[in-house]
Amino acid sequence: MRDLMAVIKALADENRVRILWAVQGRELCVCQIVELLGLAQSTVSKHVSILHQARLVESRKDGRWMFYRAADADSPVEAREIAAVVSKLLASDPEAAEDAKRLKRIIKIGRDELCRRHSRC
Amino acid sequence: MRDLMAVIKALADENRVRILWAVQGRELCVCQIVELLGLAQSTVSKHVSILHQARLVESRKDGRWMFYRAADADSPVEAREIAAVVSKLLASDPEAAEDAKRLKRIIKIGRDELCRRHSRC
DNA sequence: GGTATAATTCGTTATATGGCGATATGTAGG
DNA sequence: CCTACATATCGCCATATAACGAATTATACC
Repeated sequence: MRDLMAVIKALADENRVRILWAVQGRELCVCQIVELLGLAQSTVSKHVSILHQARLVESRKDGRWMFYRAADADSPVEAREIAAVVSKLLASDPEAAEDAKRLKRIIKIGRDELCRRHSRC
Repeated sequence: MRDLMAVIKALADENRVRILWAVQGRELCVCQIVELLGLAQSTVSKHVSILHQARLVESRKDGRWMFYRAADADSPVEAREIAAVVSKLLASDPEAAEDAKRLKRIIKIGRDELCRRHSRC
């Protein structure tokens, strides 16, 4: 029950659902998620941390960058099953489709250019 | 997205998850749920209202009593799919099993006796 | 080592949420 | 109609949460 509630609570925020959706089948660094959601970097970091604690996403460190991706098959049942349903439901959601489009553009920009932009602001 | 978030947020509280679990395959009046959770009547009423708004439970009025039960197959996809997964996960949860046991005893007591008890307190 | 940079952690603030008791609503029975 | 009673709504309080900017940590490059 404890684990289940952690998973549900982790997804009880629209921005975190959008992050989970964004990292399906790919990995993103924090600054790319910042660009997608338009939130402060510290806010995004907290969000991914919550998703990570609930075992909904996995992380990989590469130098200064931290990459996050959807947790794979050997994650706990609760996370795996609920993530699967939410992803399936988002697959037919117009807002999720909009995010997917925006994300494609963001990925095309490239991380280096993206991070330079954030510094300027 | 809006509907999906409503469903997830509705289940982002342990007491509401317990209610959803309790009304699987049966209908309960508010006073029975009060007995199960040990919360104030107004609190329980609010919880079932949130579940109802998210279309996770359906209600039926019978005189002074209000019965709640898990929403059936013609509820919205979001509610149906997420409720299905959560129920499946709870099926192997020890705390949920404990609730099921307690609930059996509560049902055996009968509604009239139960409500009389609440008045006394 | 020093500097730049990506991410995290911390401190603060505003809002949302869960809880309760009191009150209101609606219904059955005398 | 008046009372009893089951539920819903309201008003309040305490806590939880999301957001931000500032400070900290960790890494790469010079």
